[in-house]
Amino acid sequence: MAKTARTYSNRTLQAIRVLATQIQLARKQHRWTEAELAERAGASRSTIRMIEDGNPATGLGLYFEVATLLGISLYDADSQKLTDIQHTLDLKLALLPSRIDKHRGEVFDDF
Amino acid sequence: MAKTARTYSNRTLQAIRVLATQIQLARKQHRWTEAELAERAGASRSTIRMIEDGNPATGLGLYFEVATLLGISLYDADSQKLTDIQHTLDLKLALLPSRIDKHRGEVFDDF
DNA sequence: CCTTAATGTATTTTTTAAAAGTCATAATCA
DNA sequence: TGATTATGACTTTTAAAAAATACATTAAGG
Repeated sequence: MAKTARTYSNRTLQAIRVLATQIQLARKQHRWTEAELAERAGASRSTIRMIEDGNPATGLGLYFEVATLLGISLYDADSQKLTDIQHTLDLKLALLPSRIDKHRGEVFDDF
Repeated sequence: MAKTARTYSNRTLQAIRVLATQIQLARKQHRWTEAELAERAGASRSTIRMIEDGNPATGLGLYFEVATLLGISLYDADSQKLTDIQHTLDLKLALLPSRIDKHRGEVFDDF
């Protein structure tokens, strides 16, 4: 009996499918073949196919790289905005203790 | 001599880093340890570590699954909105030819 | 039509992700 | 300060991604 493969929540699968479809749509709008996109991305056509099929196990970097090549803006943000977002996240992170200690009091989910 | 590893654009690396940081921040806000998040995600701590380090080769599904567990909304959209987006994308896709033919005329990048 | 090539599907091989585990370090709290 | 344990860093193993390849199908254009 084969070990059951990893499962993903519907929410995750849905989000992946959106990204995959965005990519396929953008590729066709650019009038690039799968092989052409593969070459530009430095990947194989097999991989492009996995991506457009929405394979969850395919690397995040490959998805993002392909999306970027096609001009799809991740986070609906340009590079400058992303820098700002990163900065804000880093600041918030710096305000939190470097470790989580389970001993300490209750969870304070104020967000 | 080791074959040079895959490279990623700065734009891609930047976007990955943002997601990775969002995840680490959210984990700490939830007061979950790496091990705890790993267990909830059905993954190993090694993998959680790769994710929070922003490893580009780690699977998209793992990133999204962990993000979802932590309440991070992908695409700044709830499930209903994602369904709408998917529908719109499918419609646009249906309007395009099922194949790209390089013979045909110029690219018409009207987007 | 007829030809061409883009895509769907599948298989095999190679590379590498992910798991599993160990150990040192040091942050946190009693 | 002392005990606890979360985290950082590494190694080894194993499961699977990604590449490479082949072939059938069929959309698209001449």
